[in-house]
Amino acid sequence: MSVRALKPLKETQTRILDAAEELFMQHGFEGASMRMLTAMAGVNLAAVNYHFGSKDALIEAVFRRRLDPMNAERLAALERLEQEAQGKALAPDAIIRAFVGASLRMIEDTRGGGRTFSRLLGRAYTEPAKSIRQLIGQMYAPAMERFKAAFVRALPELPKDELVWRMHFMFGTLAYTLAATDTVQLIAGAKPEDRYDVRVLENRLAAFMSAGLLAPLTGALQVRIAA
Amino acid sequence: MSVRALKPLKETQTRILDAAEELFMQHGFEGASMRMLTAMAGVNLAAVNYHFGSKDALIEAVFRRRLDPMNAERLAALERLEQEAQGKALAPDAIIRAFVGASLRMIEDTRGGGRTFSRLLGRAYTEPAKSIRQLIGQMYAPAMERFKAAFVRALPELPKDELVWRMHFMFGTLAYTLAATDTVQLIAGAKPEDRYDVRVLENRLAAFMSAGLLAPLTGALQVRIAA
DNA sequence: ATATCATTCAAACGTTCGTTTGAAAATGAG
DNA sequence: CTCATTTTCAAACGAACGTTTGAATGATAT
Repeated sequence: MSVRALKPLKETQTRILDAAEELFMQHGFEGASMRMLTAMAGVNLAAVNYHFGSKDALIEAVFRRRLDPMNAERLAALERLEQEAQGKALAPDAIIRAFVGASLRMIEDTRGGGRTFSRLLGRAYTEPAKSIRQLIGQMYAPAMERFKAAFVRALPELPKDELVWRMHFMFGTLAYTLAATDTVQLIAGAKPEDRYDVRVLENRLAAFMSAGLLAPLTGALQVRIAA
Repeated sequence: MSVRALKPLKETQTRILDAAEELFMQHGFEGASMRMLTAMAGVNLAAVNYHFGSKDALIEAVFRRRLDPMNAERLAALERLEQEAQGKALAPDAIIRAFVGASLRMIEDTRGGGRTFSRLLGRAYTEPAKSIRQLIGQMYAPAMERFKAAFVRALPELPKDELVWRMHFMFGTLAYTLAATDTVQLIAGAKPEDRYDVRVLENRLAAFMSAGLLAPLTGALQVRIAA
């Protein structure tokens, strides 16, 4: 037992996943080579193909390791809310927090690599490679449907297609916030110290998203065909 | 003259830029090779290095061709608004529309490749390669500062750091909307026919962003250090 | 100790990458 | 027409890519 604790036995796969996470985030999936990756992990070049089969399979494993638990946590939070509400409608703000909370808690994990992964995840939504977008889409699909249903119940007066768009916008806001590493400085003026206080960030995000989700339906939104 | 019109003289560079735009969008900057690119453009493999110098220089040229005019259009729209207002404060909604309008008008240009470029642009914000993010940042910086100043004047009661964050969120919403090709279907239910009606899209976007920008400042947002 | 299985390793595989080269073709000016 | 300049072209460059191979090493159980 103690012998095992000293010598990393099946840790090789973990070391590879950690290095992959880091390098995929820094250089992208194509930009990070197997040689960089295995060097950082301190394993042989052939180890990735031995343990995962291929580079593509490794990419999938990197996402699956974090994304599956994250979406499970999301769904659990939503179900907890619904049980507490005893059949009554949920507040949109609470649903939003259930969704973004899981992402933000991952940002907080700077030691375990969660922060690295969340940045990688934010980028993956706009990945050029269709296979990766499909992969992400599949992993998100179940949670997405449940949250959509929750929003429909919370906002019965909001047209369905409008809701879909607003969810899309909310998702974009979150994805971009996750991906942003130094991009906030595009606008300049953000104090770096509060970027990692996730409690404040969750409040900011929830305030913005809630307001956007509940935005008044102006007449202009109905005008599909006009002069 | 007519001889020139028939035979593409300096059109070679344009053909390369068009092909690059398309392939960078489809496969990413690393994923699109010079051989793919020159084949699509119908030019010799060496043409890119002859006309642009290198692949990196080509990437810069692809962005500069569209982004510089787009940001100029943005600034012109903002200045027109300010002159019309005669010193009075602008409506936040109007500022937002001045900003997103330029992007959305580009989406409409399906023939000239503007739509392709806007998708590419949406992705570039989250590019792993630091050089590309820097490039985009530089090109946006002047417009960003002007719009920030306009928002400050329109919303003097909103704390500056809160404004920066909300601009960040708005930018994310827009970027993600531009990048989204098939991602809307992640949520499923969006009618494909109104995805390209930019007038409706601008209304949707402006409604969401305005509401988010003007979201009430709850007390929770001030709590930086709490139990 | 020996046989069995899982893992690691150095080396090489063939392919594709961005770039360079020097000659051929096209263009414009005197 | 002639000459100088610009542009195109086929071919090759060295480097880096993901993957495969077969032998060496490690651990486990009989």
